[in-house]
Amino acid sequence: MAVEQKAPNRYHHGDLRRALLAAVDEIVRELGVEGLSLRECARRAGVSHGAPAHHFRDKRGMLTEYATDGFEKLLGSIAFEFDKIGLDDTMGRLKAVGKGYVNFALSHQAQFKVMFRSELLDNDNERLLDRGRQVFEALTKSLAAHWAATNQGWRKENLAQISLAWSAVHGFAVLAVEADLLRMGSEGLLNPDPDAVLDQLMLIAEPPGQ
Amino acid sequence: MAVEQKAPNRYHHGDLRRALLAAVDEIVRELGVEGLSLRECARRAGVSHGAPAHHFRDKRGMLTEYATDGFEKLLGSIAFEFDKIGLDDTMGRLKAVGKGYVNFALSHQAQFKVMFRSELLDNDNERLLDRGRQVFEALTKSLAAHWAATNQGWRKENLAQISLAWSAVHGFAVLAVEADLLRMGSEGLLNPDPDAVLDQLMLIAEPPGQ
DNA sequence: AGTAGGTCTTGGCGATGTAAAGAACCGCAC
DNA sequence: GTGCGGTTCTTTACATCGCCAAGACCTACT
Repeated sequence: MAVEQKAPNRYHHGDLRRALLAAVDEIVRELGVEGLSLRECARRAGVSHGAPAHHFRDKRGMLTEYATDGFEKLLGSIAFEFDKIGLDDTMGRLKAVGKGYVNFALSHQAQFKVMFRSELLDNDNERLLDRGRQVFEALTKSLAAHWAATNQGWRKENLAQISLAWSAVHGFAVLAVEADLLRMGSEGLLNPDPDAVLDQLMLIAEPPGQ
Repeated sequence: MAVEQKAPNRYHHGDLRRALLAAVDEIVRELGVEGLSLRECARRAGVSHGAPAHHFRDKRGMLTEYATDGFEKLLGSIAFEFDKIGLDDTMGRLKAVGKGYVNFALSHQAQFKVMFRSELLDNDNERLLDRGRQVFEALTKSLAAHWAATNQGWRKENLAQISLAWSAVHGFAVLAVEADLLRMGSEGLLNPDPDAVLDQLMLIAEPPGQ
């Protein structure tokens, strides 16, 4: 999605909304969220600095759209992994959630970071909330399906296991994306293969005492 | 640490550095990092807007100090948990790291968020790097001690396990601090007891097939 | 006492987000 | 087609911000 400039002679842009979101992505990749400004977005779209206000109320509104778009891509990434796995392979599907999540984070690092900067977003936005919920449900439903398939029933640890799985997948993605953060802790020690880490994580979904 | 105003008649503040860091904390709690400005810090310390530059080179420098201070408190929190556990209880010490980490995140949410916003910080700062390293080492050393004590030796999964533990603890803290984020996924479902989640996490440190 | 150096003030610069008012354009009713 | 309402975009203005440079003030040391 490239930033489409407005033709200089024309008054209307044509697809300013798209162009602005493309500009957001471009800038956030180049400079991070701190480097993002409404005016620069407008500039890249070849439009005056007041124009964006008609499509997104303000900066927060614009970032909220950008984040929501990210969640939809994230859902797509999980769906992509699902498609490779048979419905009966509940363990495989469980791992697919983690894979889709981590893959998205790694391939859209800048956007991923924005998605979880709740101070920057309108957290009451319906679409944003909905997409977030869907991601969470992909995880919980896959876990539940696996437990059902392995006849484990519902045990009291399950709630904590859901939290742990959610924490680990998100935490891994965050750490992978924050390269400087890894630098701090590890200096090369911690340069893990996502697959191996996910395999370890899967163990918590197994019945105890195996 | 309260923000100490400069006495209006005096020319020197006396302890401006401390006062500014206190102001940072105050503002970040109230408004988040986005709401932070050098000028507002100066105002709260009763000092002109140019004054902070002499103590921290610029905004990034100020935030770096604030973050470093946070890492030191985090180390303190882990040490506090360690003190309650005997040296021979390697499992207890392992859990203590997670507890100290999560406790700090929960009791200093605003500061915790800043600490991991690497785009805002001077990531080459020696003290910052050092304190970060120390936190990571608290985890890895405790894991290594536990493995040594349980005669497991070094297995090839250990690296992935370290990553997983680090991811899970950090991820859990992040999710706990980002309340709005939890709202998205859970709406009450995911309001976990840190202790229960840590217990689940501890299982990965055990030898396989138990 | 005098001076060097650190602390703080002041004023100014360019940039930002938001608001309000006006210009250009589109589509629809007539 | 013509006129008109609503939308998209421009323009101007304002308060605030980070940073810089010049100067005033104070402390400490010789």
